[in-house]
Amino acid sequence: MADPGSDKREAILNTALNLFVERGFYGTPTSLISKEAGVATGTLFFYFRTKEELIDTLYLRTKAGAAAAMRRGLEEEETTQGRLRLIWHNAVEWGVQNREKMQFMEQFAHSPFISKTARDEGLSRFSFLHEYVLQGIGEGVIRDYDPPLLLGVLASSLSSVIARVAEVNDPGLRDVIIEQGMDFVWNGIRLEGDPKDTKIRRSKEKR
Amino acid sequence: MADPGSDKREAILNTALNLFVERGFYGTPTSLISKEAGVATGTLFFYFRTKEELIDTLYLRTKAGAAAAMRRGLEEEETTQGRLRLIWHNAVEWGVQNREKMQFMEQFAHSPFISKTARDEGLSRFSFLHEYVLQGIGEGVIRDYDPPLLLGVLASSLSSVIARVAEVNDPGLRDVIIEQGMDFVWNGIRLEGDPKDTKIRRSKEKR
DNA sequence: TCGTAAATTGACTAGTCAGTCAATTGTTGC
DNA sequence: GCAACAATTGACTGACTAGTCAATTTACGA
Repeated sequence: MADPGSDKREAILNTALNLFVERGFYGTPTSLISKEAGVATGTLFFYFRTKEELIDTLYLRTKAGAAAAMRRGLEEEETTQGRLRLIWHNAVEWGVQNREKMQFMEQFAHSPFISKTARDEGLSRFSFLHEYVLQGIGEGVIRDYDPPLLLGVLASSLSSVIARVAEVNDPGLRDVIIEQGMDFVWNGIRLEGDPKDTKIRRSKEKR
Repeated sequence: MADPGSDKREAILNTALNLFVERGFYGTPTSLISKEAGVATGTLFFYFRTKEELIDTLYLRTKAGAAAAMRRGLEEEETTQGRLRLIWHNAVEWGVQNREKMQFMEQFAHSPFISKTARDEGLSRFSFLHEYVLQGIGEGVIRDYDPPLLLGVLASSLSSVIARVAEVNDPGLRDVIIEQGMDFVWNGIRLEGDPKDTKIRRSKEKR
């Protein structure tokens, strides 16, 4: 049984991630993946029946990793508001730390004719977010917008913020941008309360 | 001289747009494009030296069209705020009406190894937006965020809103979602003023 | 130490695709 | 009605690629 084990399988997945981000799915021949991973062509097809299965596997594990990262420390938060803010914070952190994986997911999400099954399964990992958004609406913490719209703008703002952060070198400016991104979405979705609310809460956050 | 003229050239571009959105750049062979467009293989390469040149051309003209649509009626708006709101409104309208072109641009933007030149030239069409954002910040109408961040979240929110609108059939709900999208970004970027500001202004808009 | 099965190899195949080019047709000015 | 050039055709090629498979190596339990 060598599903999770095997150095070679791991090497193939990691190499594939790098190459896909650099050159795209179609610009990356399986021969190149195996070569760079230091294995023979046949080995790749021993672990993954097709190239598509390799891509899907990579997508699913990456999404799962991202979802797990977003939930970090969630139990400790008491309020819905606190949880939403923590999720956002975790997401930005993860995205900044895993730029490649982020790019890969984006590329995948915007490619037509890439396994709808994998797409759906990947999305399902984020259903917990859906719950919190509904809860937030129910509690009157965030505006009563169409929930899929809310989830969509949150996700797209996230990747936008991460992309901008990646362009910036100065670490101080990076932090500023992360703050501004949080501000933007929070002001965009929160129902009311005085405008300073954001700033006060933020400075109380640990880390 | 057949640069803008020629039915065949036009047919190739239109067919290519459809096929690219349906099947992706690499999933669409030039042979299929010419076949569907009702021309011979050679004709495609008579008008476009390479497949990449075809893609770039399509991208540039699509971006140009989008930019033009966003500027519609801009001269008539007096205030920066009014202009920003009109641009957003135009953008949503165009995106909803041109879902395919929207998808195409998105696909293009997220593909690696697609001509950086075209990408940059496409972006330059939207420099006017940059101006208005700077002006808005200068006038204290919108928050003093990092301008590239602002442009990024605006663009990504836009495509998010349009994607969601496209999923919805009920025209009433569509309008609601468009309103909510506008609300979201406006609350996200506007500096202050009472929260009702948005609603009041919106109902005064014509159309 | 041996036998069996899993893991690994890489030369090979069958198919695909971007781009070519010599030949044909259409167009325009004279 | 013809010369010159532009537009159009489609069979063809050279390069490349996903996936195969028979042969070889490795791992390991008895």
